[in-house]
Amino acid sequence: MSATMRTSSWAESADASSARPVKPAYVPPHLRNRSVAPAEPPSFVSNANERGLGGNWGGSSNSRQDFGNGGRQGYGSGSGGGFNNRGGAGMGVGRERGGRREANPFENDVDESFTEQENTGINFDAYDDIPVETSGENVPAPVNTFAEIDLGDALNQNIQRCKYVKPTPVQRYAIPISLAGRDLMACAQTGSGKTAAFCFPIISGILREPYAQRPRVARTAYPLALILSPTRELSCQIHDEAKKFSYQTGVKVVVAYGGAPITQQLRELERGVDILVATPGRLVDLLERARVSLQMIRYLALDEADRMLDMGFEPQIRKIVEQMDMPPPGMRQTLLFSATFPKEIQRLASDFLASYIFLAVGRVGSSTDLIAQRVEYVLESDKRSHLMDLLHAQRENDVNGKQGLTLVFVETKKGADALEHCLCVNGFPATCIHGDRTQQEREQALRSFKTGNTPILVATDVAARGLDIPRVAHVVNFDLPNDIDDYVHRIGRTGRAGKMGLATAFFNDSNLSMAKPLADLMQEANQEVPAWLTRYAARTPYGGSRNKRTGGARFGGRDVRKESSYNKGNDYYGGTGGGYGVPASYGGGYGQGVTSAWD
DNA sequence: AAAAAAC
Repeated sequence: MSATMRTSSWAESADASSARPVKPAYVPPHLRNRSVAPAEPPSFVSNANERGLGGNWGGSSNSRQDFGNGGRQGYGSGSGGGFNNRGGAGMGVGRERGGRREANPFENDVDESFTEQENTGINFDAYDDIPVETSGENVPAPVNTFAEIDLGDALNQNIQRCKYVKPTPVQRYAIPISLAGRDLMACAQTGSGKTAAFCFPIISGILREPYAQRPRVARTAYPLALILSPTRELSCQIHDEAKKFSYQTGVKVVVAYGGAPITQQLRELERGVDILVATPGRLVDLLERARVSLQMIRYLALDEADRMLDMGFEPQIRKIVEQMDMPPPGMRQTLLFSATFPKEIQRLASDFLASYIFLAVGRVGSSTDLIAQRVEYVLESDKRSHLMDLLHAQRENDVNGKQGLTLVFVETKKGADALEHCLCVNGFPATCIHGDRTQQEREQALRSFKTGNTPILVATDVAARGLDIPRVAHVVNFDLPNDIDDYVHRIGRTGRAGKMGLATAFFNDSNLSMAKPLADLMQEANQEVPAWLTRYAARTPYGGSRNKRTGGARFGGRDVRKESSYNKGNDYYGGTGGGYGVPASYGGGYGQGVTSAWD
């Protein structure tokens, strides 16, 4: 049962075959150019380009109809455990149109059985204690099981293949909201099951309305859903997950991001795309080349929106959403995910969303004891040897030769290279990831880390957010970030999905501005705060460099639309208050607007 | 100040 909590863990399908771009599987000559047999999954959602050659669907109206029914069988039968429904997605021949085999996205899933033992003793009910807050008009009720959601057989089977048994909090709320067609502004983090929370309704929605007529414009792809994310690796990860959710549904997922040759991505797009996952820069490029049109978009999801704004993507995002051919709010469904809610994000929400529901979900493990946080005073010159001591001690602790993964964060790209080199020279199997490495190197490094080939990964903040790497046992903040939000994101790479994690930070006099926020955060997470850190914290003026961009906002889990009626005494944005934990008012009988404690 | 992201 522990496995059930590992909501996003299979994202680790990390070995050679998950390298992007995915090569089409080999098709034997006698099967090439074969017309689509009725038993094949009809590409009812296929791109216009391809449909062009599809006039010969022959009995296609039949087969589509059949599929439509098949696809819907599960919808009506929701009450009785959708998991048991067999066959509904009966096109399980594992092929895409044209006889191209649909790669089994599950085949590389790591056998996690050995982790069962590690997990014993963890309080999985932690999931039930996570604070959740919703506001808005007519908020649909949350669900407690997948079975009570009308997702359809095909999707239910994939949920089963993913070994999900119970929806996570963000899924319990976000899925019914999205299925009801509502716009959503959600505060939740990867690792909370967020990706599934927006993918399930999108896939389900596409399956329910299979007859979208898309224009025929040569070489232009018309996706029905667009998912934007800040980093290339995150886009890849979302793509991998979405592939699993949409396996054998006929829904096509394509990923587009920079740093990789565009030609393969163009080819994938020409084969048809329903869900496009992209980083903003590459998408703008594709739009300007008119290789993608957004005019058929029915679903728009923005992941890690605050991160995208931090990275200066606002102009691109606004261009994509407001200045191209995307349908306006109300004509599409928009899901906005962000860890924090500074004013910029709130503006984005009011511009992109229509009559939205606000959802804030506490993070698994942030204020629980899933992540043990330690701070050590380490002089700059001692950091390397100290790190190697830690790694050495850790190696002693490893059981079954299973090396726990260690993620080491540094401040600069140069520093990452240097530290990686130093570790390797000293016999520690390390690799590194940062923005000066080629995309190929980045993906290779990530793979090698995930598979345990090099169980030490030195990283800049490119890896700080969103990446879901299972089995990260230890996060080391070799260089502390200057922003407590970044710290929270970094340590969030461990202690994921109900597992214990360890986070160690090296602190010295160059981190003075972090003393207070760090001490506060640790205290609120019931961590032991070293006396010396408390002294530093007392000495350092509060705030420091914190959160210029947010105007001093800590996690602003507040629906700003309520601002006028709700404005007294709670300075989530004032910064004089209680720092980073659960707002003092939380649990104190205080109701609306108060949400969870993380970020 | 550094990091990320299109060519």
